[in-house]
Amino acid sequence: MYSQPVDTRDKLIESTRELLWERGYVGTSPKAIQALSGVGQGSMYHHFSGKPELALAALRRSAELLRAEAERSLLGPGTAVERVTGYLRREREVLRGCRIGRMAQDPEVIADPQLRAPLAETFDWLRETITTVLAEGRSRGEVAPDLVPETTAATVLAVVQGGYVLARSADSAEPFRQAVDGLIALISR
Amino acid sequence: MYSQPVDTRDKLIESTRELLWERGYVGTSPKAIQALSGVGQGSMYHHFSGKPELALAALRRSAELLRAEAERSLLGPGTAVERVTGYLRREREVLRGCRIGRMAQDPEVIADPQLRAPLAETFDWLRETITTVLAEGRSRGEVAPDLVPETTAATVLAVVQGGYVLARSADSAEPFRQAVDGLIALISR
DNA sequence: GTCTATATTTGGATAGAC
DNA sequence: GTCTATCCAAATATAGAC
Repeated sequence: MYSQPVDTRDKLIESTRELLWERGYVGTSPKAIQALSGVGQGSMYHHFSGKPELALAALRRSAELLRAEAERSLLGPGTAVERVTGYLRREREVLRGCRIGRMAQDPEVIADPQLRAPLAETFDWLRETITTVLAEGRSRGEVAPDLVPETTAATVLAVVQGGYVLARSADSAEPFRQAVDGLIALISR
Repeated sequence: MYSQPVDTRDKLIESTRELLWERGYVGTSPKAIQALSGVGQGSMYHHFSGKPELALAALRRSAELLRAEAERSLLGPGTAVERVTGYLRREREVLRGCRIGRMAQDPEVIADPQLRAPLAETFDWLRETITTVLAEGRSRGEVAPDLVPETTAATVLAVVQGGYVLARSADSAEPFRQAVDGLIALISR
């Protein structure tokens, strides 16, 4: 989930990604993006029309990287439960939260269909992917037959997103781990 | 979860509560609070030293009300699973999210121990309360014996908080309901 | 307690030179 | 493509009168 900026556009997008993650849309100013990226005012407005366009490019890239990262655990080797467990337990910067889920709190993002789209698409894709993993696992007998793949997939996603909220509130990664452990115990029986 | 403002301080706190819910800490300006409450500049700064103090009063009140609301389902009648299910399915303004959990995304709230305290305390109390409900239910045979009360309680909280994130991202309450349904199925067997 | 005036900084750009 | 100058509104107060 990291890429070294090579050109000016890239530097702007990477800096915007970091600031959106840390401070959200309303908390991210063009000036801060310029300062972090080292790109000047004129240059920034040459490459992007303004803050919304920058944010859109940043969110699209974050969504793409998040998806690639999730594929590594979900579409890798192992049984269904192992793959979902791997996804839940993969290394995360728990106290920083999710680059995508974070934006769901920003009213200006949620109100703008263009800006909201990467969020909706990312979670849709994740839910479908996890649903498929669980459904296949069930047909192979790796997963309890009474477990409903689609709703369980939504539960998995919610635990991750909610785990971040609990962790940040507690200023500790512990609640995230507890929530994940509780879920893994529930789906493993 | 509603109270009619009676005096000036109350009007300010209620308006701040609404704005913090809708726009977060960084997105809430003193001017907006004055406009919504109908209280003038001078009056506002007479009652509160500034935005942090207003936010603190608002968060404390929201935490108190949220706790009272949660007690209604968690400490009411019914088996352990019924009470947790009641908590999960109680009426919520899903697309508006949680007044408390919402603030976990605000770096200025998380960085300030005073402002973060209501969040940490609320989730600690909820986790402990749900843990107790599940532990008692287990000892009564209402809950599967292999279900760990503490981690499961964290999972319950995370599903609610994460459900809000998924719902707002999708601009639909459906993912919240799916996540909750998935969890209820998991703890009911 | 409340009002109006004033002040400083930041947000988010546009304009035009190089 | 990039730089510097300029602009106007909003954020977040403080001061002093009533």
